[in-house]
Amino acid sequence: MFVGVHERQLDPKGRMALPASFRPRLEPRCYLSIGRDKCVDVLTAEAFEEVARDAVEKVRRGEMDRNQQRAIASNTFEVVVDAQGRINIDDKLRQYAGLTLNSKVVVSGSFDRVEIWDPTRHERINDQALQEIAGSGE
Amino acid sequence: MFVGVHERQLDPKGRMALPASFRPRLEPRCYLSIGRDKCVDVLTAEAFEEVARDAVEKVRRGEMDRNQQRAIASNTFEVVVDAQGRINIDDKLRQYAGLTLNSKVVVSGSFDRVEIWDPTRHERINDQALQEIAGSGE
DNA sequence: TTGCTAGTGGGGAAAAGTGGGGATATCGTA
DNA sequence: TACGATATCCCCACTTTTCCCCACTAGCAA
Repeated sequence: MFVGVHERQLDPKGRMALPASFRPRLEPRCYLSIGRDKCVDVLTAEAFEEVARDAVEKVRRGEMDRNQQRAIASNTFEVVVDAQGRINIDDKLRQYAGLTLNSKVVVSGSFDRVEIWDPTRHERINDQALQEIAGSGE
Repeated sequence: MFVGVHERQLDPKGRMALPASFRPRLEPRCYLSIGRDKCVDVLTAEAFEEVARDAVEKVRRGEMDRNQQRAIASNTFEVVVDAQGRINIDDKLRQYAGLTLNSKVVVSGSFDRVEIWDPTRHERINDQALQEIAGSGE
């Protein structure tokens, strides 16, 4: 179960340190992919392999467009966690999610996956959802 | 079943001692999350994992907004109870509930969960509810 | 008074996060 | 093929934060 939010620096080389609490489940390798609403999804190897099998099945049964399968596959990257607990975020994914080198990103648990966000964009969706949840606590 | 209310000091490091009577059910680890009406919820591991599974299911079935799932997950923290029976309250949660370092907080049982409140805010909602329950008994 | 438990405070060791250097591989070009 | 430029990966080192442990105090009970 991935929970909690962490701010991280995207270093000049495109690397980002994973929150220590997430590492055990993402080491030694995990998958980065395009996530909904313009974030980067980080999936465990097991979770992604499940997604992949599922997609192949759906295409075979005609429930998914073949080009969607292609888009998912070609925008997914298998990454290895380095000795410092960091991963490399490919340029394609950085552009998709609007992440810039040498600036802050938000790493957020989302139960079954981890998401990487541009801080501004994350704050926007978080604040709105929080207000809905908080209720009238003035 | 969590009942009763306790006043506690939030120490300079953001730690707070759990009431001894609550500890057995919250050790060795529990989850802190945003509660309704701007308090901090403390849930047992079992209770929270149920909430999480439920949220993932609801999103899958389209019954829950994806951003709400994100907000719950990213504003929840798994915490370990230390040898002194204390937990760390993350800065994000302190801000949400208006708790300040080095000052008093109210820890309140609420049957299925424990809640942590700013004392002023807790007094206000408590007094109001008390009057409603007491009725017009002069 | 003595012993035990609960609550509080703080110091030091260990881990986490970050930056950068250098070896190796890759590619383009002469 | 040889060579230089560029990119990639791996390792080392520094700084900051976290966490673990120890110590002190207050209250209660024997």
